[in-house]
Amino acid sequence: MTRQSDVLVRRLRMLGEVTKKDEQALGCLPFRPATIDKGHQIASDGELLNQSCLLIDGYTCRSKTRADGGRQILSIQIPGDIPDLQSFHLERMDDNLVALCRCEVAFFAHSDLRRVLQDSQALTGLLWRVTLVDAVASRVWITMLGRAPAEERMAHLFAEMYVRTGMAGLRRGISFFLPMTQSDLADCLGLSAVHANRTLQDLRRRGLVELERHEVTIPDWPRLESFAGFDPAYLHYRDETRTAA
Amino acid sequence: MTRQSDVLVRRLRMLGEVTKKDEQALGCLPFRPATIDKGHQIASDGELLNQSCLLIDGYTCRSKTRADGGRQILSIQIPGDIPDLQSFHLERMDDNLVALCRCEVAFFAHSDLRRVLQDSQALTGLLWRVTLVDAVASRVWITMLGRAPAEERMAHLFAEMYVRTGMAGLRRGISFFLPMTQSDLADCLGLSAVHANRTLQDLRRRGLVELERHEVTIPDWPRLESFAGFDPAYLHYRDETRTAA
DNA sequence: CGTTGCTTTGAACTAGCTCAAGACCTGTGG
DNA sequence: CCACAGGTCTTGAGCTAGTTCAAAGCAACG
Repeated sequence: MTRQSDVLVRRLRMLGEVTKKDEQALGCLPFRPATIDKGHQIASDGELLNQSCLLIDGYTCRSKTRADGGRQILSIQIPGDIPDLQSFHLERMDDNLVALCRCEVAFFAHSDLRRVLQDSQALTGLLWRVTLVDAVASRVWITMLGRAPAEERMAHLFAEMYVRTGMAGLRRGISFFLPMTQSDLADCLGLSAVHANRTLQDLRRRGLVELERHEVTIPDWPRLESFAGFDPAYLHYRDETRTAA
Repeated sequence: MTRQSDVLVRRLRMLGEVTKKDEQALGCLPFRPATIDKGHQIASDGELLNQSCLLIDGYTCRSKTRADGGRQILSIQIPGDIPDLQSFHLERMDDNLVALCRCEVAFFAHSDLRRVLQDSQALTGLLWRVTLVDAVASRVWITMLGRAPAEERMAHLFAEMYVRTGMAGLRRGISFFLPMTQSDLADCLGLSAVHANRTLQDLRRRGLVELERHEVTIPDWPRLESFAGFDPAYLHYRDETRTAA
């Protein structure tokens, strides 16, 4: 039972059962801890990886930069997530993994994970499931980017982070940490920085979110949820651990 | 060796090795063939599945309908794809699976697949890989929807389908079948039907694509590829089977 | 050979963009 | 403790990519 495996097991338990035996097996997985500075790239587009990292503390995001200089943030990770788990089976990275603030991570070798999974069908299924939930979230984003207006898109992002930080035990009441500039938000939502600013002002005016010094507050969750058309089902948390408000 | 398992094995071989033994195991997987009419839903958002289907002939798409009536197409499947493989681990569907034309599919029970995968780490990894490649493609779409202008988005879609149909042996020279209306294209690209029409005209005028009666022709592949900023790497085909032009 | 769905066109509108400048923080070195 | 620098946020103004609405032309299919 390392501290790292504990973080991982807690995350996995949101998606399914983890037996004592599997927990023990993960406890034997060797982790190499590291601290990553804000803005630093943990892995880059095109790079070949033979390890992945478990995020212990801090936030990361995956982003893609286009030939024309445009940047798109694809997803945001919080402690307990494994940002580059997909590289376990697709060695070549398809995007950049960047630290949004000073992060604590724990690297593990793919070969070591492979050894652990060899003995557990259940654990394999659970990690597979982790990558699938990630994919579902991507598809939800496609729908938002393709069809939702800016206000709804931004509201949806805050709603998702509200629920995820809540499930991970990182939310204090109705507030959570979100280390992103408005420019980052824009890159996430497919907007210009200027319009992200105006959209945020709009949400503030409506009393849906407050945001200062990277601290987001949701004064009226049901209203935000309905404004954003947010349905937590796509996060696929187990029923028992339901997204309690 | 059923006809169905043959289609599947050919697809899997694009992503990795399949041993004789694994091929045999898949040959014993029981398939239930079915024909689906154009426009018919094979599975719907929210539905609980205990089976998935292998697409044998025809095209399908996955789509999501918003509360406001807007529709977003998330991905397009061609023969050899398993459109709802993710339901193997996430029982609840997160979107609709629709036949874009009359389709031939082959259903298989999750319990049967589980039995087959129990005996093969390699096959498990390969199917996992299939779902991961799907996820990567979704992320590429996020980037296109968030940051690329309409012409590039549409060109990219044609480019992707050009390569995929080519790899699957479904392309005749520089032409391939694409059973989508302009309205479907619009729902795929996050555009209005009117603008999809004008964008298509633009691409025609530039001599990048021809399209009539659901038949797409790419007169000058290198030019389309560069116009779309298309890089086939994200499809993760094995090097040996590289996207030969 | 008429009906229905698909494509095309025009015209007016709007969401979101770019450019540009000013205000505001926050951390750093003197 | 102040002054300065660099990033972030905010605002205004003009522009453009893409929208909506509406109507006409086509093509496919029973």
